[in-house]
Amino acid sequence: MFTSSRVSSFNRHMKTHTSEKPHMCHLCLKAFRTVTLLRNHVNTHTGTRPYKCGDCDMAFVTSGELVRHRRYRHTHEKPFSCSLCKYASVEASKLKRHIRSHTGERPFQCRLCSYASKDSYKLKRHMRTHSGEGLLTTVSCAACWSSEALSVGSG
DNA sequence: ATTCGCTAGCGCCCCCTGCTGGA
DNA sequence: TCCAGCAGGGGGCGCTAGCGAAT
Repeated sequence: MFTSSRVSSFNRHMKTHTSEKPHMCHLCLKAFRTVTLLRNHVNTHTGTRPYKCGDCDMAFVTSGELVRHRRYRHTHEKPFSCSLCKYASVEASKLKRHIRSHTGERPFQCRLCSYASKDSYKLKRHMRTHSGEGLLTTVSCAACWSSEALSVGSG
């Protein structure tokens, strides 16, 4: 039937469906499922970065971060290719974001106006135009701003 | 049973560029 | 014409989670 390894993996997988997180960070009280996750997290507090790049002076908390860094900076390996154009990326998430430029998909909707973005940070940046944070402008979104709000937004 | 190594994924921030409207 | 504001596209890193393999 199942090998002991398979049973072990299954048992571990089942734990992912629970909220059990017995390993707590003593510095911020955040809890984690495994010791490894906790160790990595504590390293972010202490600044411990065991994975050092051999080609520059950068260092990272996890091996995955180092691999990704090396692809970006040194090997330029780009495993994720767009099937619609020549674009290729180090990360799957970047390809996903790129594909939205083909499909026109805009999942990040502004709750104050009709603007929608393909990228979460673009929406966050857009929101500054509503709050006036660091910006001074005529408000382009006449659909959702009253004249009173305009006077606030424009300083 | 536990740990290691790796991959996947989400999020954040920044830079560069092109467009647009007002001075 | 110049400049500032804004959005689009993309690069790079921080961090967490899941899983196969090794210990």
